[in-house]
Amino acid sequence: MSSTHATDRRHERGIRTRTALVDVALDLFERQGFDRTTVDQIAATAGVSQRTFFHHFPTKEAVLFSGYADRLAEASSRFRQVPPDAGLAEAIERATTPVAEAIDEHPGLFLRRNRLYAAAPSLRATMLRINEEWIDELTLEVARRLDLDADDLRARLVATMANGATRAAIDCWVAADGAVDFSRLAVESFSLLRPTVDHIEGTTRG
Amino acid sequence: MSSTHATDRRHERGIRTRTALVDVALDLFERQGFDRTTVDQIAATAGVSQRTFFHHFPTKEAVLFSGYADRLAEASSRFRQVPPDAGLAEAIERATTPVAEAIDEHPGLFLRRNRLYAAAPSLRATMLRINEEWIDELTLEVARRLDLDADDLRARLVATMANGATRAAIDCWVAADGAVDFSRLAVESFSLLRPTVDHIEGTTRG
DNA sequence: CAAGAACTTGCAGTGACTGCAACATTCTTG
DNA sequence: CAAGAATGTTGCAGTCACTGCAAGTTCTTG
Repeated sequence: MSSTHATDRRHERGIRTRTALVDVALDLFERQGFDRTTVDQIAATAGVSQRTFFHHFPTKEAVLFSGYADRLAEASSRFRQVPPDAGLAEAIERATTPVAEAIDEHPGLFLRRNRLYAAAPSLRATMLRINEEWIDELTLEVARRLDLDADDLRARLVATMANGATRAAIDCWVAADGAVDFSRLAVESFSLLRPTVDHIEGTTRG
Repeated sequence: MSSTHATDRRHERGIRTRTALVDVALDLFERQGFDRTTVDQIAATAGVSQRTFFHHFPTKEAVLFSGYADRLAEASSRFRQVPPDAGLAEAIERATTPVAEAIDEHPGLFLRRNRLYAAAPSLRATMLRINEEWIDELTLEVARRLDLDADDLRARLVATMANGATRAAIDCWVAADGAVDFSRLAVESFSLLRPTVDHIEGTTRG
């Protein structure tokens, strides 16, 4: 075979380093706080050099967002796959299932990360920025689905609200220390959104 | 008199330095980009030392957000002042008038700043973080008004959507290079929000 | 075994940001 | 008016995030 074997030890080593950095960083951030933890310390604890850290992650924050953008990208992809005869509200709700699934699979990890996002301003800012990039993406998808211009206020509003509903649910879930069922919160959040989503859909097809 | 005269030259000097830094920074960021402009350069161009820059602004980004948080704080304050017999949707719309007024008064400045927010990821992240702090504030106000717990999903959802509607309008306004009437966009945005806001209000009083 | 791919590393440098101590100007008080 | 407090400004030394570059190590492939 030409490219990467499933058992390429070089590649495997990279993966191991990467996950070690993620684990160590999460642990150190929790114990000392994000600001009081240096990249040097993370790298040293993981047994690699500081330069290697920056080979795997562009910034100190990024180590806490591994897989984050991928999950959002999958949400956009699912939105596109919902059949056109389904309602807009349903398409939105189905699109965000990857997020709910990720939380249900690793609630502990999710809770730990989100506590850190809430604690460190720069982490919260990064989290919001990544979400906004996704809003931009989803705006295009919504516009396509409703046959609107890409800069139509309604398309952007729907995308903004879809993201806002998810984040509101997450915030409440984190505030409750993960003690409540996230899926239930998400369902409630989207059902509250529904009147406006349906209304917007009505202004485009009616 | 004891404290500051209206004509305190020391204070006045500080103000002048501060506004000079804001003006110079905006200009340099536009011409060279945010990343390719150093704090040293901003300070030197404004005729002060780098240390003085950091005396006035905690970060390089902050120089582009002078007055931003104040306007949001005023929005929270206005929300609180709307009489209780007014509907929730109306209270939200009235609360955000300071933002609309700020845009109407200095549309050029607002446009320039927002173009920069869109161009530099770290600026966009900071902008979003400041907005989120306001969402937290407004969540408390909404909860108080609807007689809900501070961590009730509905309160947070309303606050998130109020902010989202405003930002969606701003984004569209910036995308149109400020050529459209912002107030009209804002009104449309809030009117689209109304079904959900009314619905949420109904679940608490009905 | 030779060639090359992929992870790792050291080093030198830039730039944001901070704590500290000091200086200059201006306002206040005796 | 003079002593002193207040406030804006500054220089300096230092930490830390982050980058470009060139070289080293380990593993895979022809």
